[in-house]
Amino acid sequence: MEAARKVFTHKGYAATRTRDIAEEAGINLALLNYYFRSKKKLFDLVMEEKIHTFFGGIFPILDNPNTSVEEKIETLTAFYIDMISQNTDLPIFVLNEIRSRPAEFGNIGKVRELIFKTHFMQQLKEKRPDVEPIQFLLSILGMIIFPFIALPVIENSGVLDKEKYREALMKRKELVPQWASAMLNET
Amino acid sequence: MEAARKVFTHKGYAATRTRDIAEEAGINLALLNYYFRSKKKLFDLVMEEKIHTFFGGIFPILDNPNTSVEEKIETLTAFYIDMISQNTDLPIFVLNEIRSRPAEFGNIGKVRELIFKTHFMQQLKEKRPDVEPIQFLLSILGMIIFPFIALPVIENSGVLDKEKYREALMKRKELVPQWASAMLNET
DNA sequence: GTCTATAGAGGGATAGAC
DNA sequence: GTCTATCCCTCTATAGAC
Repeated sequence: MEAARKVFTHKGYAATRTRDIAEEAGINLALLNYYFRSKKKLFDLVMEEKIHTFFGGIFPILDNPNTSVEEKIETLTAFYIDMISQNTDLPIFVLNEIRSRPAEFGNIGKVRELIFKTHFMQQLKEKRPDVEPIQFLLSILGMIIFPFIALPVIENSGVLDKEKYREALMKRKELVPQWASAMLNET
Repeated sequence: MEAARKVFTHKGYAATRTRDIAEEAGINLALLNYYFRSKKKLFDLVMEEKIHTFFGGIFPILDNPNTSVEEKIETLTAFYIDMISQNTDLPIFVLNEIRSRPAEFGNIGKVRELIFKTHFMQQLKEKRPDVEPIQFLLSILGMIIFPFIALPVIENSGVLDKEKYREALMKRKELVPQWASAMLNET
């Protein structure tokens, strides 16, 4: 499983060969099929896990009735940046595979509730009735997630080395909430 | 070529079969190879084009010495949202393929200059010497581009239909520059 | 459970007729 | 230039020995 996670998330479903996974795991190709029956079945296991990891954390943070908007944003930002730092391929992998087979993976249970029913979205609506809450959500998530999606470009351009970029990303745990506040209070 | 653009950008290199392209083009598989020699060569042509489209527009806008920071952001936002609306697969396609073969495609000529030498980055540094300019750039690009990357998830969750989401994206041509100003003036 | 060997399908590429 | 037919390699999956 660990080998499958690594290879699938890095190369994507179509470009992954089961041989690569077997090799990475230090076992035989036949054995891999003995355990998981097929490439597709193994992938589905990985994908389910990754979707859960990627989307699962948002809901409880944004639906906490005991925190302010600002606290929610701060918690969300720190949580996401820490999580994705563990595996920088996660966002682009998940979002790209969903795009490839939306009918199969696009049905993320909680997204609907996230956007319609969350305490956070209610708070946004009260604070800024003039702007659709989803516009704020998209911007905040964009500020958090996009830098990881752009990471291959930045790294390869030689602008910042991996360590410098890592520092910059950590710094964003402060910056994004500050900016989000400025956006919310903007007139 | 038009068929190749369509199929490659939608399915990605690995998942694309040359047969699909031939069919989409209404021609024979043999003929496709006659024209382009190989799948890889054809893909390289498409990829070069798409990288140019995706990155090519930024530099002139951000390096214009005659516009203010705010004007640059406004122009950039409108330009990008209009461009990507033409082909919503563009960002995730380009960024994912670069991730797949960074050695081959990751060397985007102007990214380095974009980040170090642009007039825009100078202006940011003067206006906000306390924050690294790249942090602003990443946030602005994230606010512009991320909604398109998340589009398959939104669409499939049934939250907004395609038309509603399109409206929301257009509305962002005003919102993003407003928010960016708020971020720049935040204390 | 774990291996070697191989079946079987899919897909990129070419031969060769027209 | 354009087609049909086909080659041949790669990759998934399984048979079968141990």
